[in-house]
Amino acid sequence: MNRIESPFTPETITAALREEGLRITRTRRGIVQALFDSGRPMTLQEIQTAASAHEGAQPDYATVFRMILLLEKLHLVHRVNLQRSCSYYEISDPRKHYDHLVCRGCGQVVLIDIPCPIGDAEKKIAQQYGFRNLSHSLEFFGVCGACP
Amino acid sequence: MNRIESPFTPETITAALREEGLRITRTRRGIVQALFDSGRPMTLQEIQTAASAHEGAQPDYATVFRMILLLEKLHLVHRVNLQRSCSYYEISDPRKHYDHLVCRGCGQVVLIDIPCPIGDAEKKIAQQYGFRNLSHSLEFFGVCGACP
DNA sequence: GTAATTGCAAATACTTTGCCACGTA
DNA sequence: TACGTGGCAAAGTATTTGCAATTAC
Repeated sequence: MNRIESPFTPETITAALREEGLRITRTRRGIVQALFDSGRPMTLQEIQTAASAHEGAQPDYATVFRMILLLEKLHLVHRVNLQRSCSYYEISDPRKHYDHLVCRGCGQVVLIDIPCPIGDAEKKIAQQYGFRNLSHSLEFFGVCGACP
Repeated sequence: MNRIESPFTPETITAALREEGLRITRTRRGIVQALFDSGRPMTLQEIQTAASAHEGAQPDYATVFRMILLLEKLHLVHRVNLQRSCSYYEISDPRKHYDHLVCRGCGQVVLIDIPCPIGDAEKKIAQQYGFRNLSHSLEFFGVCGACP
């Protein structure tokens, strides 16, 4: 291997957009920056609020919605299932793996950074059920040390 | 061990309701039967429609909603995350484990019956992050043999 | 200048609640 | 009979779309 691993930054996103012939706007930079800053799954509302911190005016909710849709399509953002009433989104480095641990008490979300326990189970399942291109969504729920 | 494993049937549900001092109605029987018949996660609408096949008149959507809420509270039904715009529910035998495989093409949902690959990862995570009472939600997504 | 992007507002979809009539125990 | 349950209708919340004004390139 030994290839150079370029870091995954806001610039990675803007570069990807440019490659698609899309435009880089003040609003889009704000949204992307908000996602990187937080480092945890966010609702569209949270993204909207946080984006304004960077680029002045708060973007419209519909704009955030469409931007996230776009980033999802490009696999630069993915949805996280937190079993809540609305969707959460998070930056998605295609080379990384994202599993979460959620506290049922305070709601805090921790990104788990141990090696994913699914790895080859995925291969077995693909074989056994005749599926291909497998991916998965894995979330743990529990009660954190600070909660009763 | 060697204890007798009673089967998990519609009667298991009605018995549980009775124990809670709740009433067994024609509508409730229809809903429970619909869940057992389908054997896969269903939307509230699907449950509503299917329930009418058993007990004549189609129950009200709100009634289905409240019944599912009730069964969820009693841990006899659980929600499944299929990454769609509405919730799916499925019968939940407390002694069984439910992981799913979803086709990104046709949407079919397969219940995976291999031993759950998470088992002790859960214990490690609990220890490492100081969480307790861990549970998890695991769904696989892929393309089935019949889809392009 | 041209076409992509944005904000605004309205439409849609799904979920949830209130209330009174009804049916089970 | 008494109280849990069901149907109806409306409210609540999140998501999605249409369109004209704006802005990046």
